Amino acid sequence: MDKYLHVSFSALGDSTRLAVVERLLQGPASVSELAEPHAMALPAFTKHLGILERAGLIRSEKQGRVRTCFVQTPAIQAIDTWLAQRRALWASRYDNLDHLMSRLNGVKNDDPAI
Amino acid sequence: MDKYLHVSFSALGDSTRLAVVERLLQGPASVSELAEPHAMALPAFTKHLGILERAGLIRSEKQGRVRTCFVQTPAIQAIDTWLAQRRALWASRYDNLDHLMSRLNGVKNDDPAI
DNA sequence: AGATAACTTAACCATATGGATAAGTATCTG
DNA sequence: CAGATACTTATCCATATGGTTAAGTTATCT
Repeated sequence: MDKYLHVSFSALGDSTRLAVVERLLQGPASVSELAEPHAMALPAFTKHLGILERAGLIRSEKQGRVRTCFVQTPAIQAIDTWLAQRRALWASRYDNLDHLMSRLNGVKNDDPAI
Repeated sequence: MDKYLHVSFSALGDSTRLAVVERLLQGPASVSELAEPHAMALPAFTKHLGILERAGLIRSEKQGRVRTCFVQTPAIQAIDTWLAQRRALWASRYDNLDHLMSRLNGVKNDDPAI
């Protein structure tokens, strides 16, 4: 599970798909409801849904002619867990501050930014 | 910042790059140190570093002939914040459980939505 | 039954991605 | 100064990605 996290990240690495997941966090929706805000033809859009579904981020069920999609929270929770397990590390890594401080100290200050 | 989150996700959507970030969470490292565990030629590897750097997930500095890389925690924190802001939503979305229960109950229960 | 709605499938296309080699550029080390 | 180190830059290549249009396939509505 934790081993294929990059698949989840990859699925979220597209603005359309990220928006779909955000929308589904509000509740289930049909394919056309989900597609409506996105300026692209349906076949392109359903490909995105396929990628999200194969990544385990969403699930869908067809009833009659309408397919309803649901967010799959375990996959999102897996990302959250990954971050939580590393939070102690990135919370203590202030390499950036080191860098910033050396600049503020006037050392080879080529970028006055900030 | 929050608007380009998919760029961060995309950068982490590759096993090599995800591993690099995990490695850098332990502390800074040179390009060749980072490349060593990955079975690919250097040019391919440095492309990955470029993607991580453009996504703002890492930073690097060259001193002499060795380039040292650092994880950029703000980008990771942005992902964490995004999840935190939506945690209430995905923590309460038990569409999956609904689904499971309707099957166990043998009921054609399509959406009892809370 | 015929029309419409809600997808699906198929075929195609341009560009991006992830890799490889080969050769080049600084920067140490002896 | 002559290597050796540590990348860089430049090409190149196969496949994946994100999009298109056209033509199905099933439901549902009138």
